Amino acid sequence: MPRIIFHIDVNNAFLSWSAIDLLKKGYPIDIRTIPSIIGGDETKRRGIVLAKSPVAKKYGIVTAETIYSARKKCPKLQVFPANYSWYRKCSKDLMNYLSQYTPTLEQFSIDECFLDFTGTSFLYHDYIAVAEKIRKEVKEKFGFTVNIGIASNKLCAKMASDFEKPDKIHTLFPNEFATKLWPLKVGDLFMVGKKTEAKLMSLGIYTIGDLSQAPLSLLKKHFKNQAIFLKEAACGKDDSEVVSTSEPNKCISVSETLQYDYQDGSKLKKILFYQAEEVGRALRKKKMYAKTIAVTYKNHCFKSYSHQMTLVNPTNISADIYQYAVLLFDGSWREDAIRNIGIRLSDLTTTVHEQVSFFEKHQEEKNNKVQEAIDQITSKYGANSIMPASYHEEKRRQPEKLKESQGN
DNA sequence: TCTGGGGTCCTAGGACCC
DNA sequence: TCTGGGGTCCTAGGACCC
Repeated sequence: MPRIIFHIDVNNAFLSWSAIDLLKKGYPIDIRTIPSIIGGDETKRRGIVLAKSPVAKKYGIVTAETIYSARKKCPKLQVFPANYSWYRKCSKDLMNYLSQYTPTLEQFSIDECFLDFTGTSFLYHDYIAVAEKIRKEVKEKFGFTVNIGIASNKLCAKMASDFEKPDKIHTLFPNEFATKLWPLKVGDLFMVGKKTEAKLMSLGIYTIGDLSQAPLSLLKKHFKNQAIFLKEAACGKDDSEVVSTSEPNKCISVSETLQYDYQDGSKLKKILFYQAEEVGRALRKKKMYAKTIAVTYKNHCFKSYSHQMTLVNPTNISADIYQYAVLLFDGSWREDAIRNIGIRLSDLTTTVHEQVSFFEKHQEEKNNKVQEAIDQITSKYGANSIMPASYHEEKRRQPEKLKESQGN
């Protein structure tokens, strides 16, 4: 049975959402109509472009480039801060609205989702008309625009929503591949990033059409298992389902770019302390336990490295996570100046079998350990250094962090 | 005042076992 | 006067996504 999948993508999500928020608060200009971007905080060394207005795009400004470089391209550029809690609200409202149309909605990121209309033909005879209705209603109801891609699988729907923007509906069915898909640059294909694009081009593969025609044996030689995905994607093939139930996390992580490069182990451990608290809390909220814990670094040269360990007993206790993090840190820090440090928990499980009872039995002991860790820190760095209260104070001064993936 | 943060998935290579 | 090979688990690093 042929499937009908929509991919809905908010145009310039962060910028559009901020524009609406600013207008609501009486800001005199719609920032969507001027050269503007949503940018990270440059004073905190997070100065990259998170979203750009269509006018800024005309100056050649791209997502994720430095604000410094964006300003060079357009000196009049106006930079606005991100407002993540507002973005989360906008996202939630949109998803709630869209779920009226079909229960099969898969949120793909903060500003994107897939809808599966397969089997609803008795309700919706003309999918284009449905898409048109959604496009208009979103604009009227919420004040921002979306692109809608319609196809018989997720991959093609996603590719289609990326065609001409903003406020557009596109289809990408097999009879349209030759005109709409195959002429595109191979780098435009989903999951083909810079590295893969460069490798493909070195093989004389420049367009998605070239890739669809390339011999699988050649691709396998250079891309191993990725070859089959590449070839099928270029041929517009994708059998993956739209899944409305969100899968449990496979990993939870936290990381922070520091105000300046730290080369002081005690300062780095202090960061790890509150990161362990944060990531432990997130884990407990999901009622999960982590079997693998890693400390990740990015140093002053932008070189990334990490060190991880597998635990015999999975844990979600912050004090335990901190102690393992310190063990890992002591065994891996290269005494280089660190720009960014973080903790990553993976191999997450909900069931801990006998370990659950172990923790229940030893809850008191665990609590003592938390206290011990705090004591250890405070004895080392001073009484006021890291008490929970001062930790919360510190957190309040930090910008709110976004939990979901970000849109562009 | 140049380069975020949170994810998923894959691969190569080492240790270890039989 | 020699060091195979399959399987599993683990670690480190990297590509890609929004």
